[in-house]
Amino acid sequence: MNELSYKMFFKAISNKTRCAIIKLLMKRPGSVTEICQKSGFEQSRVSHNLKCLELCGFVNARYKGKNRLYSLHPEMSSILKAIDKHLVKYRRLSA
Amino acid sequence: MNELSYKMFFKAISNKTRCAIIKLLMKRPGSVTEICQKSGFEQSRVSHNLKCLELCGFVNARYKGKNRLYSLHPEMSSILKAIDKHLVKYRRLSA
DNA sequence: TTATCATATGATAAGATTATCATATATATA
DNA sequence: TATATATATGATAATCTTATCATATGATAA
Repeated sequence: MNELSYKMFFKAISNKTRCAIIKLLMKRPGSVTEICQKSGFEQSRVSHNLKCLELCGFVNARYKGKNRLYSLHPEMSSILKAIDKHLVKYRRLSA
Repeated sequence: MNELSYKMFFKAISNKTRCAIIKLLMKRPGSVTEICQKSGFEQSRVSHNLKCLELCGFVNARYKGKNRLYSLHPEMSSILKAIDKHLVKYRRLSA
């Protein structure tokens, strides 16, 4: 196991902005503009954070007209759901 | 899904010290002293970080003689392995 | 090809996280 | 109970991350 990229992976989603983006993309793919509107975050913040998610293998992107459409990698959903299940079971924190 | 604890979960393993501790505990349970020896990290660093991992539901602990024995929660291994598989497949970063 | 909309990027100040040190608390045994 | 060993905790300086601003680049349509 490559410890460093392991760490990168978790850094990628250990942040409010990127958590919110991932949550949105779990519903459906979206452009930067759409993500900005739905999240309320400003554009450069979203772009910077999408780049991080892309580099870490969470999402990929393709052009669709003027927009760049970002999608979650297919198995990410199931990984995130497994983690969620675990959290519900073992979490000790109220927040 | 609780976004906040989701974030906490990932913060927990997005750090070199805690990654290393988890890696050790994936092999077998261990006391603070053992983790210190194997990792080379000093004691208070290990204790502080184990506490974080405990709060976030990665590990639990029980007393065994003078020592406190830390173990990884059982399904963590399988979650971590699924993530590892994903990383190998999609990672774009060399580090 | 230029005007417009969409997205990306570099620099940086503000904020968050970390390791360390000093010390406190817990457990076991003599 | 006193001592030794093991672990936990609080404070803080150093380090790392983040959001933001200003601006650059990319894509499309007129």
